[in-house]
Amino acid sequence: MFMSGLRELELRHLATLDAVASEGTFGRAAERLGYTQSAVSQQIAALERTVGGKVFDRPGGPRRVELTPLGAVVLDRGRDLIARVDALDDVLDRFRSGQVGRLTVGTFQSISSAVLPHLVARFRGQFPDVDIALFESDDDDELEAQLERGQTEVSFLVGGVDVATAAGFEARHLLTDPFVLIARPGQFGPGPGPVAVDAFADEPMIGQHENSCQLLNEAGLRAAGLDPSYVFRSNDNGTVAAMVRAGMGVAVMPLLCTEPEDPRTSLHPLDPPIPGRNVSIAWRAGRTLSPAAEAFVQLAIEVCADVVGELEFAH
Amino acid sequence: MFMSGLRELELRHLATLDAVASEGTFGRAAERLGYTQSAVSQQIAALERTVGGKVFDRPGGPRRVELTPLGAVVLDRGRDLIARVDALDDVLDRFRSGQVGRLTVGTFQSISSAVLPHLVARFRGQFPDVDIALFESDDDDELEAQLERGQTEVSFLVGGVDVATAAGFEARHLLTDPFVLIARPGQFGPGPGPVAVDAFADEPMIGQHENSCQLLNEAGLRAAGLDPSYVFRSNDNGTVAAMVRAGMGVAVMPLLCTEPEDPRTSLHPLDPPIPGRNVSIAWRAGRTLSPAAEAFVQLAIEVCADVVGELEFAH
DNA sequence: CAACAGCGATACTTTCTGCTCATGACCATC
DNA sequence: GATGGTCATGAGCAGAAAGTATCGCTGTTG
Repeated sequence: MFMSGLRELELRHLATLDAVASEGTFGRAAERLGYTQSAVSQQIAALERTVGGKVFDRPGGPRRVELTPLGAVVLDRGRDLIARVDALDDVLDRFRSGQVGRLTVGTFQSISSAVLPHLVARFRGQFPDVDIALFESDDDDELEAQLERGQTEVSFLVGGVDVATAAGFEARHLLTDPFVLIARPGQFGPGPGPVAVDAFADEPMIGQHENSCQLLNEAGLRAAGLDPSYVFRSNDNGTVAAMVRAGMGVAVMPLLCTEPEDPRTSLHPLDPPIPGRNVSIAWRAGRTLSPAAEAFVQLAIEVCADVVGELEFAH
Repeated sequence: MFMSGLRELELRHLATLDAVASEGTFGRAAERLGYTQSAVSQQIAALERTVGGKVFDRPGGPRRVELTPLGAVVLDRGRDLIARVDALDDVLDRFRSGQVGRLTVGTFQSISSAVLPHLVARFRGQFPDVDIALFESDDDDELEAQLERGQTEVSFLVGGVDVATAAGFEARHLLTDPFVLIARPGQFGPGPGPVAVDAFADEPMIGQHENSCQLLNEAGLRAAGLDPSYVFRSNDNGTVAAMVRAGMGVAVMPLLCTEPEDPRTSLHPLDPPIPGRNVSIAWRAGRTLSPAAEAFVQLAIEVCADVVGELEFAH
């Protein structure tokens, strides 16, 4: 960025130019601006040095000063400049209060369907002028990469605060999502009661491809004494459920990945329970967030607490 | 004009912000701008005070600094501001050299038809981007009023430099326009030779309404021993000529008000000649003219000298 | 693990800018 | 010719801005 000979131009001088032009007198302009006449005189002189010519004709005596043609040009453009600075000030005010801005959020399928609708609705209610741009991926690494590159400002991530921290992020815990068994209705008794791991030890299983969640899932099952054998894998939650409905087998999935209202499947807590997956919201460590993002994080924590409450109530 | 809390915003700081953002380092930005690292550090700190928040995240160690969301907003708008300042600098450069601007000129009929075509053509050749706005009136008082009010920057006026000066203007003499007799061809001999005042002492005369030019005209005729009696008056030069052609009488008019090429009338110098009318170009005393106006005045002087030469040659 | 190198922050110093105050010069008006 | 209102200007002072030197932090390297 080259700044030309007007490098030394000062906005204050333009404001003074305007005041003098409309008041007609250095003294009255000074009064209006809270300066002394001498200060105005010096400011105009400085302005005239930077623009390279007189901006006022001073007729002498008690007559009003008047803009020279050069002064008229400078004033015309100067007013525009000052208006833009004022506009910037407006924008900054609204930005600082989070009223305006652009917020990019990384997310993944289960959060998108189970949390974001409530969260975005509440957020837009409070900050209607903030643009929200979502980036959705079921690949954790990709979410982290986008976050790392600054493509997303905050991102939902699978994993606890500790793993996010280890990856160079700062994070807040949102919820722990328990693994549940998805079966056909009646397959394990009439109600949604707990099912022991042994009870489906011989069932063929549906699962996800090997992502962090699935690994946690399988590790939990093994620790509970099960050696699952998978007949089908998909990262699409709807596909997994469809496979179960079709009788291909049963699935163990995070609760948020399921559709509890669907009568064609039956959900059961595991007995004993295996460690659930953690979901957190993260951003690059040490980076200041926009006020909108700060508010979003706070709201995410609240909304997730609500979601957890509802899910527990449902069981 | 209210200047908001960003009153203290300095363009220099915005340039520094940009340099740091693109260099990634305070030190390299300083090098590029010709400052020390300390100065850049202080400038950014000052900018952060005026915008009310950090514009860079400083990760510490040898890592690059990076814009905060606030900083990104400020930089975005700041670049626009600086671009506009640069544009202003451009405009001022061209304005100072007269290449751009708006020029308002007061004129009257005979100048408009006899001088302006050449003058404007030459002027536009040299300054194609200057807008010329003409204000034409045959009323001297109105021309002076427009000039006085600043509606016109320069104006052609009937009268010598002395009378313009007395009216509070500064002026340059352009030409002295001789009075000539307009008659029908052959009415006063076969050629365009001089005609004595006595020769048309009894002719009914066509003249203008009582403006400064007409008064000078009649005073000259009386001093030469003629007591003219007017049968028709019009300020429109074409109308006067038409009346002569129609045989209503003869007219004594400034040469520039005539159409020497028209074969339906015959022009004759007066013998003895009476004092011609002076034409000058004037502007408000003590007012600085735009460079374009300065050039216009200079060009007017030259073009008028040419016009006088041609007219003398025609006789 | 320790030394090193790159980076920003800051205390201190110096220079310069920008303001106020006081005064001078100018001009229209009475 | 005196007067009142105007802008310019010099002196003095307070504060801002830039330079110098140094500190502390962090990632890198051997």
